[in-house]
Amino acid sequence: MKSPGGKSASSKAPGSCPPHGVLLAGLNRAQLEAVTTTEGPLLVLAGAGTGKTRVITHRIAYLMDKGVRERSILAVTFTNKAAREMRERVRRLLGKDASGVTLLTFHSLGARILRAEASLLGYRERYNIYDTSDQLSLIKTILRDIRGALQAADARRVLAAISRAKSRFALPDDFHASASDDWEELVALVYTRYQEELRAMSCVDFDDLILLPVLLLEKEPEVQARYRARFRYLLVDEYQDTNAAQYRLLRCLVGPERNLCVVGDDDQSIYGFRGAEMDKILRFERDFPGARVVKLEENYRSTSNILDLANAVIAGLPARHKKTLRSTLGAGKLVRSVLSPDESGEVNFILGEIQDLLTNEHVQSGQIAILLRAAAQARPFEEKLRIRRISYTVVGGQSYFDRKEVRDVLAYWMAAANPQDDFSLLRILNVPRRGFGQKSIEKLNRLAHSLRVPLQKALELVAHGEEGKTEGDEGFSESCRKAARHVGEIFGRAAGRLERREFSLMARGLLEDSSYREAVDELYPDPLIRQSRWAAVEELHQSVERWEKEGPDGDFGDFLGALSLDRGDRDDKGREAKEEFSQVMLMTLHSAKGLEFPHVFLAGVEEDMLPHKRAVSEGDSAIEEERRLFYVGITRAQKVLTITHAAARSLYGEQKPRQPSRFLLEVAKSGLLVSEIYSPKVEVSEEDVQGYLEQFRRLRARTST
DNA sequence: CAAAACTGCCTTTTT
DNA sequence: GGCAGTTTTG
Repeated sequence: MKSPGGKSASSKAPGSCPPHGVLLAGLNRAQLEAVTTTEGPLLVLAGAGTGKTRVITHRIAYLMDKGVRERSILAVTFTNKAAREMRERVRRLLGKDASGVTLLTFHSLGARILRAEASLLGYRERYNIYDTSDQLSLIKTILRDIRGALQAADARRVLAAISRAKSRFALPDDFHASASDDWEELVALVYTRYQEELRAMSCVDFDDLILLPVLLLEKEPEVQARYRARFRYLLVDEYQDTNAAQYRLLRCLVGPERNLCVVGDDDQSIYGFRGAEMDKILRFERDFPGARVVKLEENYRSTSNILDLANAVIAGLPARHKKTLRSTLGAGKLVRSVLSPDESGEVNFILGEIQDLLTNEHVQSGQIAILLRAAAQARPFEEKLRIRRISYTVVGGQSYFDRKEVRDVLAYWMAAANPQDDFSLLRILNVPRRGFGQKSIEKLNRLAHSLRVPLQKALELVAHGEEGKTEGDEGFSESCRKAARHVGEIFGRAAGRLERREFSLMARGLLEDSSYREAVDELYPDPLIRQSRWAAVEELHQSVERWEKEGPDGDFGDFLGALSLDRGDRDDKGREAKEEFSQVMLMTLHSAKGLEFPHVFLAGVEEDMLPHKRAVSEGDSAIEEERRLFYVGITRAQKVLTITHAAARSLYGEQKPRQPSRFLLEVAKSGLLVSEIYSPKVEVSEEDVQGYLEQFRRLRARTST
């Protein structure tokens, strides 16, 4: 396909570097092809460490250099981190900001479309975004309502089912129609109610951010045409992670020119649990006939010993685009696998190694990462890192946004930003205690329902004794009216401040007026704990202030939306940048995707952990995903990779024997890694030693056949 | 109405 | 071994 601009790369083979010399210099042949094939559908299969980000950023720069207008370019990533990094790299490449390029995550894109077109969907443009724990409590409430009782586990399962339905694009009615048993009936019922409540409160969840824009674009051809006319060049990063709804959004946006470039690696598809369908990447050529395919296989990241192991781990996967990573670096050190007697042995071993790297090898702490299957595994490492005074950062894990105080404060803010958000208001209605009882809250709810007004409105009516007569319910107590007046005043003042765009004043004022701070202080008598609790809230305040200083054109809802869509945003930006180089990184395999470190420790590589127990119970395709996860972990390492596992580990408070991961045993035969045993210099009982040796013998026996 | 005891459930992974 | 949700008690 020839590019319309005409002047572009006479696609001569490698080494040729005509007009766009600076931009194209240093790209290998495959990368060059990926960058300069600007017209028509293009699939770039980018193995780990093959310069994927480089291709995307150069491609954006190349398009601009060719004269494509910035606003015609849309680049979509999965994480904000990736989006930020790309923007920065494009900036460095061009020597100027490409601020006209739309470069964001799928969810932010959806949020933006939704905001712009909300009225067409019957939503208000002011909507709150519910995160997983908001969703969960809403579902619990609904379950409680329809069943009387509930189990916590049920709510999670229901939420998972609803979310899966949404990402598969099954609407409540579809879901209901196809429900084939009691469980699905229940889910359908909850799903319907859930969606109704969200809409009534002008709230959306993460899935809606994709789903609703698609509904809109498919229903309104002229809106679709508008977007298609605007975005003429589309780029999608991590294409293997696209779910059905996101795919459909893409299809809405791709115009007749089909200038769609997707970049991904089926071997790194690790988000199936979230509805990602990696067959999309396998099927691309069928979806977009005539698509060009470029494979990037030259790896600039890892030594060949590491890559050989990585290749061996995924070689046996049934459905994949075949790729073999070739290292451009030397052989390097052999990968080690180290068995420790127990969990604390494993931690001690890794920290001992790290200490050695830091003091004897003069490695920077930021060059080292400990990768884990689950966020919970980080804890023992954290404790001992602290004891040894090694600075570290834990990436991922949503603990911050799960703190009670953070949730409370956000609920206050969400209720202020969107007066229809009854659910957020309900959360803090009696926090701190101000005289509402269970009963009066229920009455308020009933009143709001029967009058079909938001809870905030009902509260106002009760405050002034204007609620009128309702059947059955006797009136509201004086203490309840008083409390209602109080809450009414608080939010009334907040609304005024929002009106005047006094955002941070509103944010702080709301907590002052409500005496929330005093309540928190009272709850934590220990000053140290109190301080750390409040520090989390302070962080929130600071992000409001930071946002306000940037002179935003949006309203407070935009701030809250950005916060839900980008949880890393709350971090002090300076701190983040500085510390990344001076801290040992502790993170899950999922959050490590896309990153690289000279020294990597892959910990807890045991059956039931990697592959995870749940994946094992779910069957083959889940286990394949775990295998890819292992692959992702291995390919993070640049120079030295150490895989560790323990012979026993305490789980649920009990010491349990552990087996090495099947993936580890599989490659142990290959000679691609050396197996070692760590003998901690601590007292162990004879029994422990026996058990330990037994484990070792078994490992040996199984690996040597 | 709130604190204290008590139960049962866990534990993937993230926008 | 820890949390969250529930029941019991003061």
